[in-house]
Amino acid sequence: MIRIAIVDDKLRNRRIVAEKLSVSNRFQVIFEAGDGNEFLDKIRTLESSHLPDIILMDLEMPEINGIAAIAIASSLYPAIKFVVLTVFDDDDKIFSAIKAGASGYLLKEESGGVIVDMLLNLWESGAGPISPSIAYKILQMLKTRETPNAGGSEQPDIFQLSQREKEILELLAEGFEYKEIGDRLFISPNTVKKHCISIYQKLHVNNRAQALKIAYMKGLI
Amino acid sequence: MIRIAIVDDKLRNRRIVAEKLSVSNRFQVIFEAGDGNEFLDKIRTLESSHLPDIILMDLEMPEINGIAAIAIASSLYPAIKFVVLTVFDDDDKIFSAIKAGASGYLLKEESGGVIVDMLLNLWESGAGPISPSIAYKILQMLKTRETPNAGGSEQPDIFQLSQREKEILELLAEGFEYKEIGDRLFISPNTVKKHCISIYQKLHVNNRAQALKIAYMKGLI
DNA sequence: TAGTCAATAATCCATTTGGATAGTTCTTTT
DNA sequence: AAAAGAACTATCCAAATGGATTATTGACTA
Repeated sequence: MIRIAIVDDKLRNRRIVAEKLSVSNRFQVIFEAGDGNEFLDKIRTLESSHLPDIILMDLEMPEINGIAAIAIASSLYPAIKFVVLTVFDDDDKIFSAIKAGASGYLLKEESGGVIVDMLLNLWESGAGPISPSIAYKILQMLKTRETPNAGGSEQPDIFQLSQREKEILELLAEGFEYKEIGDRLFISPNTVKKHCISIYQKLHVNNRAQALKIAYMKGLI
Repeated sequence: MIRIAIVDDKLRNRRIVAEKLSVSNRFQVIFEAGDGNEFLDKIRTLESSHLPDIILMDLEMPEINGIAAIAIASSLYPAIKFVVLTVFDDDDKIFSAIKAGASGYLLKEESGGVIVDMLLNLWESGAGPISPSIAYKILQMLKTRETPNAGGSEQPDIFQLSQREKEILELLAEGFEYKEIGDRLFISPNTVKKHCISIYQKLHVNNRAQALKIAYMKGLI
């Protein structure tokens, strides 16, 4: 089963979306939310093993709009796929949503069959679903942009961090605390703490934020 | 009738494409070519009233490849729509083709029905046809490009952080603690803490590391 | 003029963190 | 076999953090 969450301020819209999904029995709507705040609150209370796989997100909502919600949640939950499902197709929103971390952008006018097919495809092959007219707009945007700059070469490992330490540094960057990291790695939080202190020593810093700064700046994560 | 030209170095491929188009009776293949040179020669001999409406262009061809042919012909005949029809989906080719002036990019694996639908749609609404997997790659490309805020236009502040909060977020990212930040800004560490908590609420996180993660990922700092 | 909001400040309290120190176990290297 | 290094665990303690709450000021707005 593919776990879905639906975020839309209109109950009626959520019903319609759920109805369209019911064309297939592969989907299970595990929760719904009426705006970005409610969504972020609800997802924060979920254990990581109960997180949804795909979020269907409307953009026009009170309080926090869908783009901000995607920006926040896609950082916190990188494994979740965010798919915009809206009636709007203005360039700004498309671009903002993609930059915010959306994997796909579907128009509500799409039929249930198309939506189901595209979501299944997203789940199985990782290809983000995009409505044709949206694809065309994206193409137009790309056409007007300049060619990309070739990336520079990185040389990690100058800090002599052990494998375990790198692992823990990544989890620190995720925002986990000692206990949570210990749970994930099946070790004591005391051990996690020991590793952290070793990391700080090797990076020549004395707190987490400084270590994360170096980690981000030097591309360790 | 929509006038079509097919450019592909394999006769067999041209036959297959023509076959797929015959699903609809709206299309008329007015000429074919086996490489870019031949195509450019043939189209040059046509009177402007007999020009094709849409060119279906393979990319891998001898002499002059499809991208070069599109680049030249799209300049000479701006009214003609150029659609890439190929088996390749590498990022470089997609990007080059779009820059060269292609209106669409279809994979040969698409069914005749899909191709016909998309070409009709191109003709009627101007929306360029793009295979879903290509659309996804384009989206990925767009995602990794820099935001087009060359000089004046700042992107909207989706997190609604106040000026002071942004200032403090930057200092947090430097690795400073409440007291140090307070000293720098000439305010009480209590106030700094209050700002931090407000920041966490707006970002929907509950500790510093998570806030920094979003800040780094979303380019707030 | 009343209301809202940003910024300031403080207090209480529980939790988390950083630092130091002291071990054990296991593997790899010498 | 001894040495070195990693990963692991633990305890003590002081400092820093986060959360909730309350309150004052000044600026902008309805």
